[in-house]
Amino acid sequence: MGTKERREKHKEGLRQLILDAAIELFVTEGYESTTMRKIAEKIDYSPPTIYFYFRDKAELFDNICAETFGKLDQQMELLRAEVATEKSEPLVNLEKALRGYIDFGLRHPNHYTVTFILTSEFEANGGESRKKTTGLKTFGCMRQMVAEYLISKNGTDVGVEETSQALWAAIHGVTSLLITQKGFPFVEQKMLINKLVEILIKGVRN
Amino acid sequence: MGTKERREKHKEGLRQLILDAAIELFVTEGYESTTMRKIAEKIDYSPPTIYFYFRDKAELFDNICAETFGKLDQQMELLRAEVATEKSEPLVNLEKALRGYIDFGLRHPNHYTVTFILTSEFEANGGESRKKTTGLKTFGCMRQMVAEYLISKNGTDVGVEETSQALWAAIHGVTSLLITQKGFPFVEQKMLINKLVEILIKGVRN
DNA sequence: TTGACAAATCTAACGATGTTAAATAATCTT
DNA sequence: AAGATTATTTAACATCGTTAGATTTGTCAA
Repeated sequence: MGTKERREKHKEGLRQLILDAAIELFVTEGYESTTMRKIAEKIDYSPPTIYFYFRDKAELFDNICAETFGKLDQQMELLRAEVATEKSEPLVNLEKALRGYIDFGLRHPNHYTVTFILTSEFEANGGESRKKTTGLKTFGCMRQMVAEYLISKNGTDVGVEETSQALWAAIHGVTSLLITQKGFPFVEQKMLINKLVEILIKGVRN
Repeated sequence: MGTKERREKHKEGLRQLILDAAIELFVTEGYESTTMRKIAEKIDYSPPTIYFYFRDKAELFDNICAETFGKLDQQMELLRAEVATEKSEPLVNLEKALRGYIDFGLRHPNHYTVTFILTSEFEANGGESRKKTTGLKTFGCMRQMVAEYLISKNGTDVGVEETSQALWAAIHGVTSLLITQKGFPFVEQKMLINKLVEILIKGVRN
C-alpha cells in the first residue's frame, strides 16, 4: 500500500506549493496585500483549497514566519556556541546578537512585521498560535547570551529577565521603526543602529 | 446674514459629533474594529455622511491622534520649561521625558498604535498625512531635551540627532511591545520600564 | 412667496476581503 | 465494480471602506 504514501506525498507537495507561492507574494508585497485569492491564482487552484491545508490565513503565515525565524535562532545558537568554547568575550557576543537581531529584522521586514509588530489576537482564538512560541524561542536565545554575560561579570545571573527583555525592547524599537516609519527623517541607518547599540552596551556594562 | 454662520456652526457641530463618536469606539475597541458604519450608526446618520466631513477613515483618525498627541507635546513642553528655569538637572529631566513618553503610550494604546505602530502608507497617497507631522513634532520635543543635556555636558550638541533617535527607538520598543504583544510573559511592567530607562540613562551618561 | 441654486444627507451599490456550505470530482479500499 | 473517504470546486455570505446618484434640506434673490 504505497498508494497512501503517494497521496500523502502529493498532499505534502501541494502544501509546500501553497507555502512557496504565499512566501513569494508575501516577501514582495507584504501581509495585507497577499490575498488568499492571489495565492490560489498563482498555483492554479481555487481559494478554498488552501483551507484544506491551513486553518486560516493567520496559520499559513505563522508557518512561514516560524520557518524564517528558525534561521535567526540558528544564528544566535552559533554565537552562543562561540562563547561556550571561550573563543570570545560574552559582552562582544551579546553585542553581536543585538546587531544580528536588528539586521535580521531589516532583511526580512515582512516576516518581522507579522511576528512582532502586528497585534496578535490569539486570546480571541482557541489558543496557541505558533507566533507565540516563535517569538518566545527567538527571545530565549538572546536571554541566554545575557545570562552568560551577567554570570561572567557578577557570578550570578540575577536580573537576566529584566535585562534581556529591556534589551530586546530596545532593539525591537529600532527595527520596527525603520520598517514601518519609512517617511521619518532618520539619520543614516548604520549610524542609528551603532548609536543605540553603543548606548545599550554601555548601559549594561556599568 | 447670520444664517450662513448658523449653518457652519451646525456643520462644525456635526463634525465634532463624528469625532466624539469615533473616539469613544476607537478607545474601547481599537482602530480596525471601529467601523465607519458603527460610527454612523452611533450618531444616527448614514455612513456616507462621514465622508462629507472627512476624506477617508485615515484622515478621521489622523485628526483624533493628532489631538491626543498634542497633550503629550504640552507635557514635554512643560518639562523643557522646567530645565530652562534651572529648576532641575537636564539628565533627570531627560529621564522624566522618557518615562512620560512610555507612560503616555500605555495610557493611550490605540492612539499610539495608529500613530507609531501601524505602517503609514502616505507615499502611496497624495502627500502629507497629518500623522507624519504629528510624529515629527512629538519627537522634536524629546530631541530638544537631549540637546540641552548634551550641551550641559559637552558644551556642544553634536550627536543630538543620533542620540535622540536612538533613545526614541528604545522607548518606542517597550511601548509598542507592551501594547501589541499581550501574550508574551513580560516581567512586571514597571520593572521592565525601570530597567530599560536605567540602561539608557547610564548609556548616554558615559 | 416662490423658484433657483447650493449644501447636506440618504439609498443603493461596487469591489475587495477572509471564510464557509454544499456539491462534485478524484482516489482509495474492499 | 461499489462504496467510502479525501480532495477540489462553485457559489455564496458577511464585512469592510468607499463612491455614484438621487433626494432632501437650507439659503438667498426676484
